[in-house]
Amino acid sequence: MARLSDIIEEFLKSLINKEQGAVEIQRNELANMFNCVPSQINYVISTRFTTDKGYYVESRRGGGGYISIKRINIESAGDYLMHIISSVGDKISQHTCEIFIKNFVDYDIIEEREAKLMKAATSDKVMTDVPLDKRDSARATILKNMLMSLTID
Amino acid sequence: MARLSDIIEEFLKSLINKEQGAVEIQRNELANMFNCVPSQINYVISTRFTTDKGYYVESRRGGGGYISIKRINIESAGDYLMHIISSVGDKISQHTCEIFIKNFVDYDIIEEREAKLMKAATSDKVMTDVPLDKRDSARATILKNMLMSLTID
DNA sequence: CTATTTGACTATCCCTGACTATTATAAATT
DNA sequence: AATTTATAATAGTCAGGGATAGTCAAATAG
Repeated sequence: MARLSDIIEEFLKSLINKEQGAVEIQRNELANMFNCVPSQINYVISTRFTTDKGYYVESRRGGGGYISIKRINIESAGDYLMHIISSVGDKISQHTCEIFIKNFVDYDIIEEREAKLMKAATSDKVMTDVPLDKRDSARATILKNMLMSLTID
Repeated sequence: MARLSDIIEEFLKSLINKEQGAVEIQRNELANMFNCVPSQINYVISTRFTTDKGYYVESRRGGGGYISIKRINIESAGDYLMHIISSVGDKISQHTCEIFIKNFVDYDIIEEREAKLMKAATSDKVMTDVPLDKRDSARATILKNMLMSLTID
């Protein structure tokens, strides 16, 4: 018996296909459709529509709130970028990260200014609120999310 | 999904563009136009046309009252960035952050792609390694550091 | 053990309306 | 004519309600 989360995952994926790569849903509505608690939708999204798997998720609360899921555009992504995203791993040091970013510029994946932004966002300087043992992990998350954002639209 | 406040915001912004940076409206008239209570106009203005976001608002009550909204005149992008950097507090929510970033695009301070990077780097999605009570603080740090990086040649 | 499911609690956003504050103008008073 | 008072026409404030989504940890399933 397929678990409910798998069913919801399939439903969303086929919806994304039908809608050319992007859907906007309402959490409660979807939960209602599948007779589950709303937070299960969060579970499905956080386990199956992650950055690593090629999805970009945004949401908003309050009246008219929504959750939007976008699939990255493989065409515009470029093999190198996709390769990087999948090869960055769960952790990355500041130094390694800077080397990556420099390479992106060399390969004309990003502009100089974009490189500045990326370095600024992944610098140890901004990690003061992150526990020491999680900084390389946080850095990898930020780096990958930034790269992923460039592959959309 | 179409939040009325967003629609009113867009309406005002396009009006401001058309009128070269300044508009004068009447609260009741505008409220009437959008079938909402007058105080919603205050809500829109106080959440979207603040000083920090580059707008200057004046008003007058009584007969012939009005609300005037002016876009701040920016001499240089650098000045504006410095202004923003110093006005972003120690904490910032994801949504407020997105509004800031949207404004940078409106003001031609940054490109669309740069906006994507900044949003990606300050999204709640990347804060999983940051303790909950420190996420807004971490976000503010990242945002300011990115902005700072743009002011340097 | 790991993955899933659940639900109680929290956070955020928008919209509303009752009440308040201010201003201009007309009317009344001096 | 000047001043004061009353009235109408605005705009501002704030707390509350409804509509969403997020988080986390306990319970359950596989």
